[in-house]
Amino acid sequence: MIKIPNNNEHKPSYQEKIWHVVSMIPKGKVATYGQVAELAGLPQMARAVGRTLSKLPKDTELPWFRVINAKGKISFPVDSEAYLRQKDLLAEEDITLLNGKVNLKSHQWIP
DNA sequence: TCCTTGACGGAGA
DNA sequence: ATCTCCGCCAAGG
Repeated sequence: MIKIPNNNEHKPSYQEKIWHVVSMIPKGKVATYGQVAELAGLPQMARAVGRTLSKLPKDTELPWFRVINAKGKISFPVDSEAYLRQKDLLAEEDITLLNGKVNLKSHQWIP
């Protein structure tokens, strides 16, 4: 039988792995891009996580806002709408910013 | 195919 | 704590 030069997926599977990991981050906790990449089995690909999240539909159910950078900061310009949106969504889970940073010590998700 | 761009991270200075 | 520089690598021009 003729083999279709591709799988039925039109998108790279790594995105699905990332979606899965992000969906597991519990409410009230956060994970870093690098952490998500590692848990997804994609070490050294933190940027792929950011790329994937940037393509999510506006009405996604994925808790993308629980993903922040390794410094505990939100990876958007502080004067952007996106920054405020993420900050508010986190605040709803009692994750507040101190000096622009989340206290990873107490809020980082440890699987 | 080559070059640039990132919702990144870590090591130095 | 802040700033640079460099490694990583998929996507899009």
